[in-house]
Amino acid sequence: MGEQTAFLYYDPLQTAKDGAKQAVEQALAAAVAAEELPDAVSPAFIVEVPADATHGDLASNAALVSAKAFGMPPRKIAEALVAHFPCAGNFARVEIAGPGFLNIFLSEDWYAGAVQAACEAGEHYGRTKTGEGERVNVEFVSANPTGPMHLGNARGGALGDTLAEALSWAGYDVTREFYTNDAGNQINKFGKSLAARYLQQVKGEDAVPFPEDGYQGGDIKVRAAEFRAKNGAAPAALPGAELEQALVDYALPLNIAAMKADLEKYRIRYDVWFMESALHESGAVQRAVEELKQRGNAYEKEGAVWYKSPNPDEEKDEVLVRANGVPTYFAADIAYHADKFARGFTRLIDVWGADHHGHVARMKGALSAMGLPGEKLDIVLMQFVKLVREGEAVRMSKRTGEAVTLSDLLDEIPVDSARFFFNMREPGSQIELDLGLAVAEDSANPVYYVQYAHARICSILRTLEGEGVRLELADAYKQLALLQTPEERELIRLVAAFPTAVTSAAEGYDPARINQALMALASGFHRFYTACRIKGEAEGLQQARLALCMAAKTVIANGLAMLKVSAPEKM
RNA sequence: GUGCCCGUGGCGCAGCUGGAUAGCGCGAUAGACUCCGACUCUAUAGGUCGCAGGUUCGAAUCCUGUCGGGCAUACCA
Repeated sequence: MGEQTAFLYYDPLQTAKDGAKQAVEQALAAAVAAEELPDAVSPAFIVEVPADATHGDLASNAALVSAKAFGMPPRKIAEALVAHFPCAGNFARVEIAGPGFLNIFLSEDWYAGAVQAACEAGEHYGRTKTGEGERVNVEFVSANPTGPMHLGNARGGALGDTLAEALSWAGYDVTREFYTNDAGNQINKFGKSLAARYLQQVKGEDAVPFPEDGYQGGDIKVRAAEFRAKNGAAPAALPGAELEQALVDYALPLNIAAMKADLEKYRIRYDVWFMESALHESGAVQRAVEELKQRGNAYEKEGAVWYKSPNPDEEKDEVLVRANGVPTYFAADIAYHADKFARGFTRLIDVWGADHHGHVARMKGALSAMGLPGEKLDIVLMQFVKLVREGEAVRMSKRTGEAVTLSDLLDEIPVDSARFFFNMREPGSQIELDLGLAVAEDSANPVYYVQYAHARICSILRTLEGEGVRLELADAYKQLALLQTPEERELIRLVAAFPTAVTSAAEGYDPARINQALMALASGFHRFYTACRIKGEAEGLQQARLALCMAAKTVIANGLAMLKVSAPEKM
């Protein structure tokens, strides 16, 4: 379709805002030229969508902010601006309101264009070229492979995956990455824990002490038992280190495979599974430490190598290599992020739990100390999840009595609900996940509310088609000016705002804005549906309204696709 | 102690770079299907935006202080 390319990447709201800004600037220049306004520098003004639709589609504070610079009352300035405002194309008219706001009303052409754009771009509506040319690496979850994934990983997964999706829609070249901590201290601990459980199973519970800082989880016992079933009691005779290694070699691939399977069920697929061990084996960690030493940002003390930040605000130094010669997580992480830059990414995004916030400035600083662009690393900090059932906090899994895991959660609530709920709030706010609500099949459950709107639209299209009424887009586009009721106008505005919501979610690292846009759109659709009939209306209006339905359906389907939540045609 | 995040009607939350009578959902109350899916919609009640100063034509939004909650402050990751 030739038309489609014209509307691909079209963002109606952003286009109108940019145009309005230019128009105000033109009006300003024209008014100065006509000597109606003084030739003074006016401060930056904004164009925004007013909260109240009676205040126009867009509003500008240009007259208000330049009152002082011009030495004139705001309303006087506004009058001059309105007189010179170029009302053409997307702009129907401008009014002065309140203390001196310019209220801009968009034209019927703009409204029609928004509906047409959604219908024409179809499954691509919402895509923009905002991030063109940038290669972004989004690293998220990166759970320790020493055990099952927990609730925080569940939120991080939904958040990171949707953020990656939003960035991709906004035109960024996105790579999803999982950093597997298959080396270092916690793997040693993993080996010791496995060995202790194995020996306990071979020699008896009391014969072998369990390490104080070992992993207590039942999954460790399970792996140890599997190993015993496979290899018998013979390995118990091995020297400690060898036994631990054998157990790690056995259990780690299984744990990683289990994580992949869980994530797959959660609809997450990574482009890259990066192994920490590769950094140690290739000598990258050591090279990073050497680099920091050479640049004077690392020194030796008491047998350990310490990082010293070039930034005087950071007073505390950090260990890079322990006195026992083993590098810390910090050292490996520096090497890891350096590796990402070396792979050609122009921006790095890490999704971390809020408990890591102390690490943020250090990490960025350390990259800069390596001569790398630390400011190109952005960390999205995510607050904790509180699980609630019938008003009571849930801490433990019913089945295992241990911390609730991702797979426990997915046993209890649908993936659709989990992915939607975890993206309902911005990453920085703590969320409460109500298990009862997440499975509820009514409007209290936002997932259902949005999905229902989609199913309802599909139903209308189906029903009318059954009666011989089909949406003929080419004809419908000619009738779009008939959409004049407040409900129709409001719904079109919501459709038009979708691409901006996507870019804003991407650039603000806040996928919740997609959910909010969807909930608003669903609500707008239901109001439209209550106020406006389609069946039985005159053909022109019927076609126009069907096109609007199609536009709304497109937005819901695309938004849910970004969240990887299903958009049912019937429910 | 220090650092970061948060504090908006009974509950859960929006409020994007400060803007025009502070919004939404749940819950409560009262309504709306002989009519395209009532898994919906409409109306009403409910808030001195933690508190106190300050900046501004204008502050939930910015600054300072203060109170309350969370998190962090390891040769853990």
